Amino acid sequence: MSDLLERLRGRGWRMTPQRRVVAEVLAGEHVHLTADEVLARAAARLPEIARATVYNTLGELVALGEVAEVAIDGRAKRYDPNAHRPHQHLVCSGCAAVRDVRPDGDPLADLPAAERFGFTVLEVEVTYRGLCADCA
Amino acid sequence: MSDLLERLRGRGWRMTPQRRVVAEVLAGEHVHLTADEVLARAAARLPEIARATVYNTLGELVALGEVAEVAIDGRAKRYDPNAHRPHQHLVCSGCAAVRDVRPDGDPLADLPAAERFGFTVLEVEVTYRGLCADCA
DNA sequence: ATATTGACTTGGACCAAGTCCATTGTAGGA
DNA sequence: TCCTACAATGGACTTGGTCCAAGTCAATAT
Repeated sequence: MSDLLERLRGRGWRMTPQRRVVAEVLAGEHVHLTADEVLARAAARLPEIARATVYNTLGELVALGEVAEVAIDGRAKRYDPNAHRPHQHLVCSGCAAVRDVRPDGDPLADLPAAERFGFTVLEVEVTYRGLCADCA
Repeated sequence: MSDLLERLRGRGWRMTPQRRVVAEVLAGEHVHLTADEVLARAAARLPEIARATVYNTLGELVALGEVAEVAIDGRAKRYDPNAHRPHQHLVCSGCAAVRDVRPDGDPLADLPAAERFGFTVLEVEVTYRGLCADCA
């Protein structure tokens, strides 16, 4: 779980208690916390951490490519530490649970030239929606 | 363009000047306005229209299935009158232009059973990102 | 070990998007 | 034309997020 910490240190990222707890909170698979959830969990370990620090740190982790920002609903953005592997998301419309998934094939290839309107298409973001086993 | 109005009338939707201008503003292809943009354009025709009315009306159009709500970025939701035909979106990272596109195949079919985690998958939302001809 | 300093953190004000609600207005049927 | 249920209003409120001036501290150089 602390390979994220390792990588950050290796990249010369200045380590502070605040940054460390934010990175620790984000460790793991299928983690998709909102900024406020990150703040709440970080504050449980380090009560004086400021909200702005959480936003700053998340923003840097995103800029470094270590964490992905995902806009699953129109509400708060979520932060996904599983950024090193390309993947998509499966979301439960009932309870908002999120799973990382890897569809077959390359979704980018499914967009024919005639539908590209002269764009240079660089990436694709797929969100599957449905009901999880508990909500069905 | 006013087939939207027709359909709404046909479904017994109570027509008012406010609802009519909102529906008119949304008419057309490749239209993806934010609520505030809808408000601004509606207000150009009907200056006393209230913000809450625009939100209410958009919410009803979405509930009726006549307009789709799309969360293209983490910012304001956009409203897409092209809801009768399933389609996906192609977004320019430079200027935020949005085009409706129809990829080959069914993206839903690309998610193997092993990656469904017991979910009943009902729909899929795909956002292609890149640079348009002008921004490239 | 200590001084230095530029980067990091803080907290509070501010902003944008959206919701809520009590009041007022009106579309459309009798 | 009158009623009344439904719609619109506007202003307060909430949520999610950004900004900034001031204070603090991690890392480096001495």
